[in-house]
Amino acid sequence: MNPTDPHNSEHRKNIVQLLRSHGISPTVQRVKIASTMLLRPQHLSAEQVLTLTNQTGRPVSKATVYNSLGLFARKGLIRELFVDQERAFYDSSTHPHHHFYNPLTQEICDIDPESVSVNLNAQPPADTEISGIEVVVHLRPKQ
Amino acid sequence: MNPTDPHNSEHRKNIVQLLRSHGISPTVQRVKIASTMLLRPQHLSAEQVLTLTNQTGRPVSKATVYNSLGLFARKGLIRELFVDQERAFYDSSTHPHHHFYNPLTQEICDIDPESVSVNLNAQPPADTEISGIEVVVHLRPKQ
DNA sequence: CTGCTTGCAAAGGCTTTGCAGAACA
DNA sequence: TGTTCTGCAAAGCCTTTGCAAGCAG
Repeated sequence: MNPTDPHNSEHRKNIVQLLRSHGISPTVQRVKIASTMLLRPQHLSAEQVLTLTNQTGRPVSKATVYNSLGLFARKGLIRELFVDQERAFYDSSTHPHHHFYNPLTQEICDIDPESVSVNLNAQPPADTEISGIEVVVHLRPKQ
Repeated sequence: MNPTDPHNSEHRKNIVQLLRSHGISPTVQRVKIASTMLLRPQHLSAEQVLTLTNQTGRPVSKATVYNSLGLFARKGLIRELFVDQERAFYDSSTHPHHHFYNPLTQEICDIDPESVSVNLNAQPPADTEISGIEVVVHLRPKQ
């Protein structure tokens, strides 16, 4: 059995557990969407998730994909990325890490965590605390 | 004469020069929009720029505000910020600096440049070079 | 004159919502 | 049986564009 096959039952069982552990009830559609998202480390737009998810089996509606991705992000299962104005991207890795972004190709890729460090000594404004740090390194074609 | 009055002629002359030096022909509307934007260090949405610009004198259309802000950003006169999916923000300071962002209040504020440092040793992907680094520190209400 | 700019309205693209039916507990 | 979830279509919002009229050089 191919362990990366999103349709094998072991993978499916892990996804169900993962959803439950994040307080998300594992409906058929949510499991399918989460399987697509979490198959490998990747950065996908909602539209891409929709397309990939619907390559097999019973299709999931666009509204459900958008709503589920929003839910997953709120529950901390995936991370929502704000790299440009065009569309949201969703990152299957939630551990702290940063990104290169090429606006021309709309490609996002992780920066090796070893090679970037952010040092912050500033106090957050009154009555607020830091919920996350996002570093986006914008790229352009050389020359 | 109040030197911060956006309608005094000295300020206006500086704006015209500034636009010219960025390769932007200084039409009446663009000077008005740039005056609003550059009056002080600030972070404004297009809608806010529209409202502020049209508080005095002959109104500028929404399309012209959007197009001009896009032009200014492309020419390096202001900086476009990608902090959330809702809308773009424009920053009147173009020198490298980073931001706190409170998604609940939609407030952006600068982080004291002294108190944040980013160390990047990663090589950008092939045939690309770094065009800018954006650090956004997301905030949430304390507790 | 000739090309750039404006401004209105309309279109466009991404995302959310209303609501009826289906699934679930 | 009551609550939650889905999915279609429609609406909503920010932003861009088409095009005719205006302005600048």
